[in-house]
Amino acid sequence: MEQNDAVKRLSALAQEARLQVFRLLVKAGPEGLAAGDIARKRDTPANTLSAQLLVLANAQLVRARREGRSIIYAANFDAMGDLLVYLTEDCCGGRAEICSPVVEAAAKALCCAPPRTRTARHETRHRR
Amino acid sequence: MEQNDAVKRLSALAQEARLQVFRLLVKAGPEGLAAGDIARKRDTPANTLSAQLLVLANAQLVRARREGRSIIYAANFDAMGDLLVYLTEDCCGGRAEICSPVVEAAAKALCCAPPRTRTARHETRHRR
DNA sequence: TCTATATTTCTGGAATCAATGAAATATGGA
DNA sequence: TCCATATTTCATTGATTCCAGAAATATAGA
Repeated sequence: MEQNDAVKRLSALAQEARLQVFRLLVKAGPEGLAAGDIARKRDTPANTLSAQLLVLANAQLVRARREGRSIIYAANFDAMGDLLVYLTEDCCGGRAEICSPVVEAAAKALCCAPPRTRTARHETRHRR
Repeated sequence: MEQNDAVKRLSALAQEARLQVFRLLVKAGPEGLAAGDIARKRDTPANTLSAQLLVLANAQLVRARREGRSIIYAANFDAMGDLLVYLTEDCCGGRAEICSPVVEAAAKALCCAPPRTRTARHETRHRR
């Protein structure tokens, strides 16, 4: 991921209204929400919301699809994941032990993950 | 973590120069770097850099300490972790399976323990 | 004390951004 | 076709942000 994209995504999220809209869409899941529903739910004029969604869409944090007269917006979880990777990758450059707060925080965030991935439970053999 | 803090941290990172400074400090680790060293390394006027560091410090993404004539700045990994949690927590609200891209991305970011053991075994889908 | 070094604060101007009224575009149905 | 609904685009306004010159502050050493 390029720095320009990261800045664009961070900028898109770095504003109260847009961050709320994005979180709303994250909660809504892949089915998304119609622009009009978001506008009503947030009590925001349609054109104001449209501009906010445009910023999020340009940053690829949300995707739009038309359904009849409505345009449905949905969070783009892939893009979100890319951003997280970008923000954390340097942290691990060479000295993972330094970043333990970040690692722990992320692990906490991931505690909801159902599946596989052996969670490095203890680090008795991580000489490298 | 409050939304205001999240917006403040996202805003602090949502600018090319500051993001670069922050990443520099992340790489530098807990010992940090003197403001002057950063200014030289980045070829930025001292006052401009000072303003950039102030924004990062107000967002609690970096911390300052004096050492002789120099002021040493270091990344605050705890604050970084809090931000990651904030950005991901809603994603998992109730339906973790939906967020698998985010979860996978974060897991990938966390696999920093072994440097270059092939970890990528998930299909890349192009959409950009 | 005086001087050099390190960094910050003050200031102003250019650039960018956010919100909204008004107008335009797109869709579906009678 | 005409109309209502849904959303975007245009244009304007006010607010915020970014940068850097100049001046101020803090520290160390002679």
